[in-house]
Amino acid sequence: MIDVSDLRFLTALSAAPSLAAAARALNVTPPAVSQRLSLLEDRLRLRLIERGRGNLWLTAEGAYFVERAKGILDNVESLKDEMSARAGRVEGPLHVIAPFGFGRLRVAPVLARFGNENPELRPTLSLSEDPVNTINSGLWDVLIHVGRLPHLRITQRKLASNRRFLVASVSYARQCGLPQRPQDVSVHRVGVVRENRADATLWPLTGPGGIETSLRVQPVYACNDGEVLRAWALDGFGIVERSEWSVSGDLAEGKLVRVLPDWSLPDADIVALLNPATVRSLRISKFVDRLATDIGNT
Amino acid sequence: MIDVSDLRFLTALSAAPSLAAAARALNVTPPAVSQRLSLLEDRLRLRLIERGRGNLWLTAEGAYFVERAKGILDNVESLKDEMSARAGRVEGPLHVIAPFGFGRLRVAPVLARFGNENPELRPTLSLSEDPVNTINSGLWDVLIHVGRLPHLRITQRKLASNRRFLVASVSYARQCGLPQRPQDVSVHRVGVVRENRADATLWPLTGPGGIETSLRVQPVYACNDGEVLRAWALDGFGIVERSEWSVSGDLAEGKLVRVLPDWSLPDADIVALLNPATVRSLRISKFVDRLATDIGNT
DNA sequence: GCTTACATTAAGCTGCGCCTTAATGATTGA
DNA sequence: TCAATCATTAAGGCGCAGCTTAATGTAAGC
Repeated sequence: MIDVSDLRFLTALSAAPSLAAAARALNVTPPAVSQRLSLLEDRLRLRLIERGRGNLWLTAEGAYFVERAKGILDNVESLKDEMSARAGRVEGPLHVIAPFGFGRLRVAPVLARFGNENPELRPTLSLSEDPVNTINSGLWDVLIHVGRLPHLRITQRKLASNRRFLVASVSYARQCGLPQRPQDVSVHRVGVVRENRADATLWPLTGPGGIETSLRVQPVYACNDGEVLRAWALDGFGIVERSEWSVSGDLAEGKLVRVLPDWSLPDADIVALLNPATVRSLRISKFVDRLATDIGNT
Repeated sequence: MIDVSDLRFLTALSAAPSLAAAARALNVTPPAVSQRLSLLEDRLRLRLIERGRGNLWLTAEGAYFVERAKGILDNVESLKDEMSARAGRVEGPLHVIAPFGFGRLRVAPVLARFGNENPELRPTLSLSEDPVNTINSGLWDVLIHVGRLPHLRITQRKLASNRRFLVASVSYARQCGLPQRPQDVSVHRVGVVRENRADATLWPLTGPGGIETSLRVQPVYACNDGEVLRAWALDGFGIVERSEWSVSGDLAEGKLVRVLPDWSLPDADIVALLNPATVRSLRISKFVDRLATDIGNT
């Protein structure tokens, strides 16, 4: 009597602000939605959605139905995934969320290669300012995070370790000199990545022999994109704090030099979070394996 | 992609000894089954059922699929039930299992009334020699049991208390006299219900002041149907052990009299077991309520 | 008062899911 | 060797779920 498509249908409706909007989302005409909803309500002999002036809202029964439907749909989806995993196939949608910079520069190439090797894969990469905040959206399989994490009840896997450096360009070093002690930084021009909450102007430094100190910097320039900051540093702007993954090439090529090389900032390791609802598919485990090898060796 | 009907289909197949048999069970022609199975296997790109000479068997993937399918189907069914329960409706299939005698004489009338009052109900009553043994078949909603139960992880509800009596007909009592002490029983003609395992020839008796004794009887007549035994007793055959529910009318009407009225056998209370998989529907809780009131007052 | 967006009813069309029949081949047991 | 049962392929048909278009009614914003 009840069908998977019914579950999908009402779940889609519950996410839409109006029947017309749902119709657009489902790529059908409004009467189709209206009729189908009526039919479903007739079959259940129960009102699921209260449609009033303007927007619509679920009845208590409708809300309960949607809640249960989501569970069942998860089950059905994961069954499908598990069957294809048992067949050893890498296929289906793979939705990856990653931070802007790291995602664009490091994740995207891996995902592209992985997708090419597995023609039946349908990869999606969502770059986000704050990936961790989108965890609860549910619409993702793998989420890449750089840095510390609050304690989450989610499977995570470390892809690579990642130190954070203070760097400056060679030209800047030549022109202005470099600080030898943390407190000397205050006379330099400093740039920071100003992101969401993390206090970017407080640098907890660990020095030789384990000495710890916190350095409050007064940044001259700031940007929420670390790559912009890196570019500024390369242009000789001043001292910036960047991740190892971002500047290791520049350091190796001698374009940038480390500032206070004996002092270290807390690590910001690169981890992959796995969505518990979809984790059983082969495409996901293989992709994470791939990330670990490819990113680990860059 | 995967549909509820697919789940049902393969579940049905897994229970059939051959595709042809499945076709008969599903009321379609063999090609329909063969095709549909092929299509499903194509869609999953996975072999689900190995068909060889004679019978067929599930592949590992097929077995897993069926296992998961059962879970999902349970979910879908119970969702349907819960929705109808929320609408306050009593409808749908109601499968009751009960012992032969009690089921025919006590449960059947209640179920008939309940069904008449709720026209949309589709009641089924399965009378079984040994209801408890059918618990794992899964195909039941309410299971009636009389007597002690091994410890089960199943919701149960006591419907009525039920003592067990030793009885004989008035004519027999007049003709042969009645024993005054347990050990006097041995000189009488005795009948027992010989069922599955319970040792029917050992009567644990509790007498005045809590004296306990076990009486080993040597039955002359035996039958696995308690009602036959009751009829024999009414015919003046001898002394038999019966449940209160069965003979209380005869006792009240003076057709039977209690033997050793000061001694009691362990109670055999009447309980309803509720199938955990289907327990959430309104039809079941209402029916059990009805059983409790109707059977409690007879 | 006009326009715009939304919901709903009615009526009709259509694709296709699922079935059927027909024919073939394989296997088994009498 | 024949009869019976089963599985499968091919070809064709049918029902109906689910869509469309068309028309009507309603509420809201300008």
